[in-house]
Parts: sequence; structure tokens; C-alpha cells
Amino acid sequence: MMLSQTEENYLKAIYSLTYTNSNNVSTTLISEAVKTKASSVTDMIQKLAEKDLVHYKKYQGVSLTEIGQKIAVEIVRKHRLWEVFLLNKLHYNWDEVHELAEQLEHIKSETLIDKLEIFLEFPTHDPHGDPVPDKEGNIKHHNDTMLSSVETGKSCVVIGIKDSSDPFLKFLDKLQIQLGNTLKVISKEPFDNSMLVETTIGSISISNQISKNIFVKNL
Amino acid sequence: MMLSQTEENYLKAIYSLTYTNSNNVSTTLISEAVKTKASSVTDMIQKLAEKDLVHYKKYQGVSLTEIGQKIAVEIVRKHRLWEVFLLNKLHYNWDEVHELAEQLEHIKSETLIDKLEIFLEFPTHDPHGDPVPDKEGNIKHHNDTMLSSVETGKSCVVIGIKDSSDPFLKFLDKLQIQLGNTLKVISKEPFDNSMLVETTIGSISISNQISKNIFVKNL
DNA sequence: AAAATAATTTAGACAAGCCTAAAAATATAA
DNA sequence: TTATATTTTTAGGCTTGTCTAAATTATTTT
Repeated sequence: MMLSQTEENYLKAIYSLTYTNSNNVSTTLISEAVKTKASSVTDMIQKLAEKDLVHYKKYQGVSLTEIGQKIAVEIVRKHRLWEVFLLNKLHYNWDEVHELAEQLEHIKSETLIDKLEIFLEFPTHDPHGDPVPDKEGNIKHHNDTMLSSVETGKSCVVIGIKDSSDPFLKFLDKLQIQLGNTLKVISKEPFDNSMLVETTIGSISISNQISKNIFVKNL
Repeated sequence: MMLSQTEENYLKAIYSLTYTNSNNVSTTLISEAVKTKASSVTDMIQKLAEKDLVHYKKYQGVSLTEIGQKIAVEIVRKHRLWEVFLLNKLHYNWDEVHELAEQLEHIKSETLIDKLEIFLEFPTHDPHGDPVPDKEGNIKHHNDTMLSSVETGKSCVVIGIKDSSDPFLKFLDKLQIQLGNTLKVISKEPFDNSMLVETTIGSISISNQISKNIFVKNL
């Protein structure tokens, strides 16, 4: 099925709204996500329903069909792999990759994204800590180990972040904390739960508010 | 100036037709290049003329303005850098890169293509031997040294090919001759002008018809 | 130089995706 | 439970880029 960029964006929006909200997503919510008016959403929803990509009953909201869901996950896969490429290979900052990936995710090719995945050596997570779906659309949700819970003296690898807000991303750029970096917890301060961490650029003190928002893999 | 993908494609088509044909390009020629009808071309040309991207007088054909030319060269730059990426990094075959680059060249970003250029270490030519325009739009046309004119005993580096036909590209893939490869001319056969060439995979015999179509840089 | 042919432009129409304004349905409050 | 407010849908219209068919201009042929 050959979908337009717009149609793909609607599917992606419905997909993520289904997780963060109810099962049946309202037209208003979608309209905010894709930045149009609710009436335009109704039009598009009806088109997608004709193509069996969404379930739709008037006034009852929308949900993805199995095919619709499959396509949405494919787009998510593309988005996340492109984000990894932009960050790891082109050295974009953490906070700059999303917008560009929004464009790149719509490139049409049977083979491109699989070749990109090989080139990137099968990353498991994107720069925001979200898992990269595999070729078949399976998603491994990670086990939520945060930097804050790493024991003193132990090392770990940064695999993602929880808070994707712009200020937080910029802050991490400043600390030069990047995906794949190894961090070693030197000591913890019981008073405010801050920790002294050994990074690639030396030892830095990290507040609990920060360490609670960094996903890591224990070594 | 924010142009649509379609507008960009028209500019690119006019650009390349200007070189391979007359200075004033006809609507019919453009219609073949962008795969539409001549009447559609007229519509679009008038729109581009309004935006000062082309010079246009009814029934007299089209040529690019300075701005139009500048934009066209930017697209060519993007196209060629993406081709290098696809070939060198994702290991696509020579004959597969063009189509995908047609999509990637339209990604909108102020910084992406310059970062890609750095990542690719400033390639001077694309896989078809065409020069990559620099940031300012300057193009260095190369000096047309063909493999066939390399002296016996001398080495050279493959920088491009002249014939971009599908069979030829597939043939090169089979011989494993790639951009950047070093070739050494071991001997030449005066009878049919074929040559024995040392490649990365060993010595192979190359006919004059082939060696006439491979651009090289002498070492 | 007039007639025939070919190329180009205009006119009117269509699909995709969006909009505004009004109508219909649902949800909330009195 | 009726009245009010909110959400959703419909109706009609706009723009972009395309098309066909007809009209106009340019080019060739005789």
C-alpha cells in the first residue's frame, strides 16, 4: 500500500495517542498532533477507514486496525533509526534530531532502512531511550534501569533518557553525556541523592533529578 | 525561499536540459524529464517565472535565472552527496543509488547536507563521476582522464564512470570495481586495446570499450 | 507565400488536503 | 430532565499540481 506522507503522519499520531490516552482517540486530539483543524481530521479519518487502516464510527473516535498499526510501527522504526544516524554519525545534538527524522522517516524504499540498521550496527534504542522496533515490528520495552539506582562503584552505559524536553536535552549536551557513554558511579550523597559520576570528560556531580531521567544498562 | 518537491524537480530538470540541449529549453523536453504533460509544464513554468526562478516568454522556451540556477545546483549537490552515502556507507550497488537519491535530495535542512559532507570526508565526485558542487555552488569539472589512457606500469584511482547505463553499472558491480579503488595497468594488448589490470580482487582483463568509460585520477 | 504539421498555451475539470461556517450529536450542568 | 456547552461532522470553497480538449503560435513543406 502506497501512502502519502500526510496519511503516514496521521497513522503515527493515532499510534502514539493510543498509548498516551484512551483506546479510542478523538479527532480533536489528532488535530492537535498533526496541526490541522478537527474537520480536516474527520475527512482524513474517513479516507483511512476506507483503506482499512483505522476503525471508525461517527462520533466514537478512532483506533488503528492491525494493518494500520503495522504501518505505524514501521514509521516509528524508521524515525528512531534515522535519529540514531543523525546523532551518532552526523553528530547532531540530542535536541536537534527529532525534527529532521520527521522528514527522513517518509523516504520510500524496501531496503534502505534495513541497510541503515546494519550500518548503525543494530541499535536497540533511539537517542531518547525509546526502543527501535525490529524488522517484524516487535518492540522490546526496556527494563527501566535509571542511573539513580546504579550502585556505588558500578559502571553502566547510557541507553536513553526519559524526559525529552528541550532544556533537559540541551543540558545533557552541555555535560557531554551521550548515548553509549560509559558512566561509573564514584559516590552517592545520601543528603540530596546526588551522585559523583566519572564520565568521558572527568568527574561531575549529578543531581537526583537528572539521574532519575537517564536510562542505563548495568555493566 | 521554500519550494515544493515538485518545483525543485522542475528546476533540476531545466538545469540538466540546459547543458545537454539548447540554452532555451522547450516545454516538451521538460515534460519528458518530469513525466507530465506539456500543458502542466506551462502552468508550472509560469509559477516559477512569477517567483523569478526562470526566464520565460511565451512560445520561446525557458532558462534559469541566477537564483534558479543556484537552487538547482544545491539540489544537484544534495543528490550527489546522498549517492556517495548510499554507495560507500550503506553498500548499495552503483545502479541502485540514483532513484533513492531522488527522494533524499528533497530533505529540507540548513545543516544536514554539510554535516553529511563532513561525514563522507568531502568526496569530490559522485559514483557516476560527476563532480560534487561545493557549499557555494562551484563545480570543478574533472579533466577527463580515462582508464584507457593510463600508461603501462602506472597506477590510478577510480573517480567515476562515463556511461551510466544499467548494464554497465551492473557489469562494474560484478568486476567489483568501485569508486576510490586503486587500479594498476600491468600490460596493454595493442591488437584490441584491451588491458590487464591489477584490482583489489586480482588481475583482470578489461576491454577498450570498458576502459574508455572509467574516469581515473593518475597516481 | 500559402498550406500543412507540430509545438505551445488556454480553458475547464479533478483529486488531495486543507479551511470556515453551520448543523448535528454528545456530554455536562442546573 | 431539560438546557447549555462542547465536540464532531457536513457543506462548500480554496490551492497545488495534474489532466484532456480546444485554440493559438511556430515551423516545415510544397
